[in-house]
Amino acid sequence: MAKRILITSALPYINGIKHLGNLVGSMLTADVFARFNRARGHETLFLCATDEHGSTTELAALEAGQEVVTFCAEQHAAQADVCRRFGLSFDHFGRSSNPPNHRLTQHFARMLWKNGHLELRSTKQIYSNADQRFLPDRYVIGTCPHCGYPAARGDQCENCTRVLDPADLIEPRSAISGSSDLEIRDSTHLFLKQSQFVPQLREWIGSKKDWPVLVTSIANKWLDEGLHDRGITRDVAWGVPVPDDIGDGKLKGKVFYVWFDAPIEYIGAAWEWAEANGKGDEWKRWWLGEAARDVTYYEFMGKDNIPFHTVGFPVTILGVRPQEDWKLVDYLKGFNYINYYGGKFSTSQKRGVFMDTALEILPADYWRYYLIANAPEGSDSNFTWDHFAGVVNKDLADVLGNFVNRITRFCASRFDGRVPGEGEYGPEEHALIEELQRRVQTYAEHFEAIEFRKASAELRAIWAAGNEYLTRTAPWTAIKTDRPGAAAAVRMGLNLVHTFSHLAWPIIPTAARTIHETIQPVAGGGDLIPWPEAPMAEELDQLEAGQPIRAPEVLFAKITDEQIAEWTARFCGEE
RNA sequence: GGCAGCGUAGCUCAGUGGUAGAGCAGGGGAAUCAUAAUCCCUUGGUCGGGGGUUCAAAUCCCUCCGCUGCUACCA
Repeated sequence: MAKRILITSALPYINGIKHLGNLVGSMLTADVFARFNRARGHETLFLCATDEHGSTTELAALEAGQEVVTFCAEQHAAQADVCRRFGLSFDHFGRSSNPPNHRLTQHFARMLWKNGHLELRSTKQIYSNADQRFLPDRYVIGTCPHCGYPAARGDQCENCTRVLDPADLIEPRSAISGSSDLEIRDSTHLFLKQSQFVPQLREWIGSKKDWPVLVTSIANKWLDEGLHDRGITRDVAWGVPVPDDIGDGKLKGKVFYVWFDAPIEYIGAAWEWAEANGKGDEWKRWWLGEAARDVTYYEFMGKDNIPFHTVGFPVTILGVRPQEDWKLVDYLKGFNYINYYGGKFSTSQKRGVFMDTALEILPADYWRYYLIANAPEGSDSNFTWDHFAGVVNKDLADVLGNFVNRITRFCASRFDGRVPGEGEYGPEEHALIEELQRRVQTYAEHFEAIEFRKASAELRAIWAAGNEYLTRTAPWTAIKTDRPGAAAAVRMGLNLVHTFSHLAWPIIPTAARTIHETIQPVAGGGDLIPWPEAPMAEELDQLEAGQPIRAPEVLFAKITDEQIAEWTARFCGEE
């Protein structure tokens, strides 16, 4: 029965191309899950967008010597391009700075204001006269009052790790201009009264028995420590403006905090999708009220994002009830981090591998397979070039690629490159069919449970079962004495190739298509290779006798020791 | 400092009360269709240390050690 599946990936921040850790923790895993659901025939809406607002963007644009609007437009285009080349199949890749998010963010704020969940509070903010702007805490630097470290940031001292208040710093100065002409000014802000929602949130989180421990433990930690009310406006220029009818007109010139508007862009992206595709109000069907009741909503993100999705965004949604009933997340998949040789991937230090440079080196499917098979689900995982090359060479080149190659070439040389029709399936074939029936079921169950490592391991086992079968039946030997027997084995082998393509498509879509085309063209345009839903006895006996096949070029070239050495040197980082 | 997660074979990781597992790497063998690719067998671990509960603990409890992350105005 077709289901309706809404999937959002955590929004990549606009500031630069993302690294492999960002990719696997949100966009890629969400993509594989989206493809799996589409392949099974479920109505799927997969959304992502760039998260563009905030002081970090303003300062990055400043550094790049660009207007913020230009900077964001260029960065968005660059990210959209690299995502497309990675095969990320967003139904829409939006922008948090686009009009739908402005409208929605202001709408949610008005509703929260009307429902009494927002209040005005006066706060002390650091203002830099030289920069003519308020400074976020981390952009005030000075000497740490605890350890004397001279370059401590206003939020936390990197040296002694203590949490600081910028007012505590000795000789504070602006991180932007270096100016020490700073003053403390009063500034009025809107606060979201999150503390009122603790019982509701606790009950909601408590009901999610199937969420990863990582997710519920982080959520419960925040609830146990007592939720602080959170300021949802900022004294910056680049963001969604606070409308005049909120806060008694005392918030002129202020914008909403990026973490308030960014999750709302999940809804905004659906609106953008509808506008871009002439679908009118259809986006509401996915998000709002009774029409969205049968939608199951999945979120994917790295662990740093979990508090905002288990507390912040849910409060926004709960706070506009009962008037409006927007979708709360049904399943939240959180990921740990990938480390690079024991250290963190770092955008600022250019340490590690980034999406654009990854594609300069190897096709997307190499990365997709490796990252999915080693997704940091249980704990942080560690990327090394040796490990990467080992997995790619063994699993993709040797087990899968070589399987396709050996059977198609044998068919080409001994059966005229056509699916042989002679011979009948016997005990070996029936045993294989039974095994695959079981394994494919398990593989699907791992996907449904959103367990990527386990799914990948099962897929690999399915490929290996093909190799084991060929070894047992040995058509290259059988052909000398039992041509029909050899023919049946080859026919089975080709059916396996075809089925492998369908099974692998969610993870390695491009290679899956190439593999499929060794047997026959992909039906219906080729944007989707559906799940093999029929019993394996049918799936593995569906190729027409006499149908021509074509042995492929090398599907997956092996990574050489020289390449490993070169890449290790090239990507060692700047330390 | 507080909190959380993790610690299982050389490596990457499954395994939450009932005789320690997988893949890779290592060793032996088979096969020769294939990208020297495959298949079979196999070496290898007092499950971070210690203590406790239990007929039985990798699994539950306590404690210590180590690693990682979070700690709310960077996102």
